[in-house]
Amino acid sequence: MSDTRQVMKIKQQSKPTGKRAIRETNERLIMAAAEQEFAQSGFKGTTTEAIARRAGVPKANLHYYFSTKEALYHRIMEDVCEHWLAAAKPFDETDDPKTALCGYITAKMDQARNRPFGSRVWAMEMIRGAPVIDDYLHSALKPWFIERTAKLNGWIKAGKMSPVDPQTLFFMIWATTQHYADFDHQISVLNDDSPLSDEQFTRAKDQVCKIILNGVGLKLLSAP
Amino acid sequence: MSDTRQVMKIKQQSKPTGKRAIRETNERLIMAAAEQEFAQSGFKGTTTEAIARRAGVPKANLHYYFSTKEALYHRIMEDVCEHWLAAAKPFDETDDPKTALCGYITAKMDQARNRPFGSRVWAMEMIRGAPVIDDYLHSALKPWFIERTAKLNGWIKAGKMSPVDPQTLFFMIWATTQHYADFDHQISVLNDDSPLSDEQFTRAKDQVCKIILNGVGLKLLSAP
DNA sequence: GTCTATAACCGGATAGAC
DNA sequence: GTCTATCCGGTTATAGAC
Repeated sequence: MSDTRQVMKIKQQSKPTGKRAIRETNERLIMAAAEQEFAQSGFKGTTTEAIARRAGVPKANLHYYFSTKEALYHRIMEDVCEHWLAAAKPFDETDDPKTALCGYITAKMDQARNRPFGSRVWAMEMIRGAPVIDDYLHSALKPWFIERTAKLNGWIKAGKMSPVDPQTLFFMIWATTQHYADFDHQISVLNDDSPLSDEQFTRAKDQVCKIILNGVGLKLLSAP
Repeated sequence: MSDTRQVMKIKQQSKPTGKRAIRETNERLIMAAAEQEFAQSGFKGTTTEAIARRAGVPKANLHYYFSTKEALYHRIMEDVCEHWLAAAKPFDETDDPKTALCGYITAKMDQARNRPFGSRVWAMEMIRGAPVIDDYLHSALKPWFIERTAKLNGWIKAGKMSPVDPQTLFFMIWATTQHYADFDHQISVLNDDSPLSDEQFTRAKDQVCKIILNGVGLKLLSAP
């Protein structure tokens, strides 16, 4: 099952020798298992026993590496957040709005495809009102957001794109890209009960880029 | 607190007389409270005691009206779903894609604003893989979706709008509109720690309509 | 229909042997 | 660092008086 692939991948890596290495390996093992469980059942709904079972360790070992369930959850949220912001690179490496936006959308879509559990945990944390990573929102996301929206405003003033609200644009991009991770099941049902194929997903990426770029006045020339 | 407004509203309505009326009133009372609790804590994370407390009834009474927690949750999901599809009306009452799309987006945005808890419960149910309302997805949402995407394809063939993928377009609209309910806290943080004002929300609606309509080749003439 | 008390169960965390 | 057995607090659901 795809559920256990991540755990198996970590387990198959070279046996650690020092205690330091053992700790690191087991922590990653447990975190990968926990990310899936939290994504599936939420914070409260996830049992440490289920996480331990998926990770293939006794429950007591989980508590040896992570003092509490919340501490484990917190570590995962941090990790997801870092990953989240790292996807912004394509947006920063050019001064052409078309390249920037399309690259950012593509990166976010790929992330939703490749790490859907992280996206879902994030979504549920936001829905709850971010009780655990609220600090991070202020210290990391907010400055990032101010910078990026400022960049968009600069492009708008320079006449490089239509005068749209950068905040709204970002919300649309976030919502749409993450939708492919968070609402994967709904999408599958509406796709004749089968997950999007790689071809379908590639097409979806193109379509999202096209609609967004056209939406902000940047004509895209690729085929329909 | 806004948390209790819905409950108070129901309580203040005329005192029911017959047993039938008592049941209906109390069920609505409990369901309103439960919708908030489920949205805040997820299915497993919500305790029947918390629901009862918010509804202002003893826990045993909750179990008198709803045999199990899952039965109550199921009823709420059904109710949310009905509400959900009802928002589609504006989309069906015209043959002009511009009017239809803008009306639908506006209705969905208003729904996100006015019933955010329902949107969040729905989101978490989808994230979990829809264990409870999967049947409904097949019996109600899927046919609806096929009809509506067919209508869009008709407009495209008639040259009324750009040849975009209707599926992707719907996902973008759903994701974006529901984002304003589900990620309300994140949006607040990025809005100087205050929820969007009515003016800001109205502007957001305009912007979303503008970007989507331009995105599918329907020029919008309203002011930026 | 309403409500107090409680049965039956489950989950997070730990003790303590290996 | 690993693991079994266990404690304790909390949760669903019901019994049974009013």
